[in-house]
Amino acid sequence: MARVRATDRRLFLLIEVAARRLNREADMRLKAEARVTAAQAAVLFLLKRRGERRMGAIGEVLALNPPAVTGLISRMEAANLVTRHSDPDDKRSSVVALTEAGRQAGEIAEIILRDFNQEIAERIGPDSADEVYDALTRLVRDDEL
Amino acid sequence: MARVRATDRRLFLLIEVAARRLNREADMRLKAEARVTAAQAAVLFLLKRRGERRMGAIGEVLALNPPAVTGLISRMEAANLVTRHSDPDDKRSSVVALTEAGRQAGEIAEIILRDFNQEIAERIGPDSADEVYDALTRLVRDDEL
DNA sequence: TCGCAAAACTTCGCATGCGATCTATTTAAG
DNA sequence: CTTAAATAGATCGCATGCGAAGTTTTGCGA
Repeated sequence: MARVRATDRRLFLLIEVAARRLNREADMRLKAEARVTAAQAAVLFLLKRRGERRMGAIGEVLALNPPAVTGLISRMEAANLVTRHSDPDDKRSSVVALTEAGRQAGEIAEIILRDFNQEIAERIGPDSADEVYDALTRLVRDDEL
Repeated sequence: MARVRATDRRLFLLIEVAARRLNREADMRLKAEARVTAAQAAVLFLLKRRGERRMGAIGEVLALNPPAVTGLISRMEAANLVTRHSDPDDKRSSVVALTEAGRQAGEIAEIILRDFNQEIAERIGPDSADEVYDALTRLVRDDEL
C-alpha cells in the first residue's frame, strides 16, 4: 500500500501553522463582533461554564503557565470583563469571576466560535473532524510529554 | 450510533491548546540542544530544503505576515543563523540565506524534531497521525478561510 | 512552636505574531 | 514618459506566552 510513514510528516510544524491561521481568523471575527480576543474568549467560556475559578485552574485548562495567566487576566480586568478577588481561605490565590460585560461578550463569542468550529469541521470533513478531535485530545492528555 | 456532533467539539480551542503544549516542549528541547527556538527551526528547515528564499516566500510557507517575518529574520540575523541581501533584480525584496552556523543548527534541530514528531505520532497512534496530517493539510490549504 | 519547603501568584525580560501604517521600488495606464 | 497603483518589506504599538526569579502564604516536620 506504500503508506507514507508518519515520521516523514511534520505534524508539529503543521499544527503550528494550522493554529496560527485559525487564531488569526478567529481573532479577527471575535474582535469585530464581540470586542474580545481569542485568548480572552477562551477564559470567558471557562468561567461561563464552570463559574469563578482560580488563576491556577485557568492555566491548567488552557495549558498556560502562571505568567501568561496573570497577564491575560490583568488585561481582561482592565477591559472590565472579569474581576479578581483573593480567596479568603487561601490568601495566596486569587479568584477570577465574570462581570456582566464579560458574560455578554461571552454569549456573542460563543456564537461566533460555534460557527467557526462548524466551518472548520466542514472544511476537513465531519468524520475527520471527530477523528482529529479525539487524536488531539489523546495528545493533550496530561500524562508525560 | 449517537455520534457526538463535531459542532459540539471545540476544535479551534483544542488545536490552540495542543499547539501551545507542543510548542513549549519543542522549544525547550531545541533551545537546549540546538540553541534555536521552534520558530527559528522552521525557517532553518525551509532554507535548508529549498535554498535561499525571499521574506514573502518564508511568510507564505509558515503562514506568517510580513511583520512577523521581519522580526523573526532580524533576530536570526543577529544570532548569525542567516544573512539578508537584497535581490538585484528587485530591490524591494530581500533574500534570506543560511549561514554555516545556521546550517549546522538546522542539522541538529532536524534530528530533535524528527524524534519529537515520532513521539507525537506514537502518542496519538500512527493511523490517527496520518489522518490528522491529512485533515490539517486540507484545513490549511490556501483557498478561502 | 519554629522554621523551612512548597504552593500560588507576580514581576521581569524576552520571543513571537498581529493589524495599521509607512517607505521604496516596480509595474501599468494614459 | 510621466504618474498612479500595486508590491515587498520595515516600523510601530500591542497582545500573547515563556522561563527565571521574587513575594506572600500555607503547611508540615522537628
